[in-house]
Amino acid sequence: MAYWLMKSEPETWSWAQQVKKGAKGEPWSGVRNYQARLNLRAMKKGERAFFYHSGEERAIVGIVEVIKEAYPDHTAEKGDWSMVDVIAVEPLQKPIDLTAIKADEKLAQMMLVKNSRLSVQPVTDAEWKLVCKMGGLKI
DNA sequence: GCCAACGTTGGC
DNA sequence: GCCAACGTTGGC
Repeated sequence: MAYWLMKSEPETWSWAQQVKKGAKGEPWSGVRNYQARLNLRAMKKGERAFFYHSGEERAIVGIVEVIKEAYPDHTAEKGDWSMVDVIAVEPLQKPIDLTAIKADEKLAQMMLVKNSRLSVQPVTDAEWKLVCKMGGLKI
């Protein structure tokens, strides 16, 4: 069971909008980067990802779950791109911002810090657990 | 608003 | 196939 992190500018697609979609979920479209595409295609139904707000906020705000595995991104005008569908699972009781992540030596190794431009990235089990704990969630 | 990091493009 | 130039992203 792998864990992931997906980034979005709140102005483009926010956690609040994701929550509003409820059980229907929403396609995670618009990824135009090969490494991110590789990660999208590796995602399995039922796997979970942190929802990260980039830009002004810079914080992990919630958890989403994959309900549909990679399929063609119809918003792509050309090229072979993929997207998955995700649903909001729950918010972090306390959002974990980038400053807090960088301040923790165990989290400072996260892809989020190492390669901040990658929009879909893997998260290790240890990182997942720690962020959940810091965010006030069980497991 | 600036700048660093990264990815892509295009000339050679 | 290499590398410079350019564009984009995202943190500060």
